[in-house]
Amino acid sequence: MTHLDAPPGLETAERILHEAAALFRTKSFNGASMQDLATAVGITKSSLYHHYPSKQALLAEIVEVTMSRMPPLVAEIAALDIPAASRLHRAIALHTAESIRERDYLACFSEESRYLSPAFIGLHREKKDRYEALFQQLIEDGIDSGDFVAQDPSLAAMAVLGMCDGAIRRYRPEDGYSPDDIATAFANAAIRGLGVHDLEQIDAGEATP
Amino acid sequence: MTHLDAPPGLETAERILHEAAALFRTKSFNGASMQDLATAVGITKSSLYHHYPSKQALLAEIVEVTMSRMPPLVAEIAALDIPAASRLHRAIALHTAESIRERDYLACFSEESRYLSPAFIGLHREKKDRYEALFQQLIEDGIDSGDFVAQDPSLAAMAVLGMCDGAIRRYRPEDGYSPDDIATAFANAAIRGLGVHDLEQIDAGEATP
DNA sequence: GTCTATAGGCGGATAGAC
DNA sequence: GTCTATCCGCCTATAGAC
Repeated sequence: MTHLDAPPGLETAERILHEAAALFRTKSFNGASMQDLATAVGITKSSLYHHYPSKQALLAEIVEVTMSRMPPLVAEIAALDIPAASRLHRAIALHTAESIRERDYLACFSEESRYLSPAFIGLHREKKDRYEALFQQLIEDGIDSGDFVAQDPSLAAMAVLGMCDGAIRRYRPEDGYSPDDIATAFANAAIRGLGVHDLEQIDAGEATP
Repeated sequence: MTHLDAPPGLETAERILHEAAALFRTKSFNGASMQDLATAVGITKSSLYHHYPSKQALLAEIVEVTMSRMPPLVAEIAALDIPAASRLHRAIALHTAESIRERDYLACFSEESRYLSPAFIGLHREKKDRYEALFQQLIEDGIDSGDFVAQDPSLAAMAVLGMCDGAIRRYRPEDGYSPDDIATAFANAAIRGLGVHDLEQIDAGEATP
């Protein structure tokens, strides 16, 4: 990219990554071809390989970027000195809002990462499990503290995380809900679902960090 | 009279359909090849075409079978003369349990149906929307009757149905939960999430029909 | 850093023998 | 109803010119 051009946006490598994430979400990893990607970016198929060595590498990079971004955000919330129910509310709202706003990347993280090559998939599974364990731990904390009713934390986490994944697939901008609208509704539903009667006692902070 | 469960030694066409559903769930429609399917069934790729004219036709048939099966079951529950909260509890438990037990077919219905050819996808979307509207209607009924707290029924349905979809992807038999375990936990969580404090007042019937 | 050209393989699907 | 053999197109990826 030449210095004389006014910054028309992102560098080519990043534009490629963005378009790849979008295509992988909409057509799935196996349904999106390198030709599709080249067309979306506006270069030839061959030129893609100057920036990334393979289609697999693109997916790995998208997943890696997301994996580096989300856990610290949720871990920070989990470490707050407020009740478990409030921490979980914030964590779910953040995760949901981000899932919608950055749905191209989060879709690759949550749905397309299963197509990572065998060399990478084991490590990714571990990281993803650790990320999701943050939510389960908050649920366990809330049960222990009496914020939530006694229940199986593993099934509760499964319900909550599945609900959040659904936001990516079901979100349609034209429906008129903002990411924060959905994030708040989902966090409220989850906290109530865990057994909190009165949402007034929840310190929800800001849905958007 | 289609059998969703694998019958011991039945007709080739049905074994093909069953294996196709399994492959489409595990490798996704675009990731599973006709060669994969032929190998799984134990015949050659060519022989598949004696039973089904195309890969698309296989997906369409799987989706159609499921679409013919589920809505009547949920509609029957929706028509019961019990409170909306009880009807929704039963509907969610049924849908979740069935999603897990027949996850190959339900995964094709909920996740892979997006790869239906343009000729079929419009009609399918309509049917799927009608099916999901059954759940949203139950939520609206419950809000109107005062069973549930006031809230956006569209977002609530989105949360509930996303949670149920998640059961398919997240279920692992080796974790030791039965489909009914998960179905009951999810139905309880959903009903509480909608604002019912006391699950004792729910007439949950049997999770398995 | 982008292009043209092409390799090499696998995809879905078909023809026709038995 | 299953087989062998084959078509053809698209796939990922590479070579090498500019």
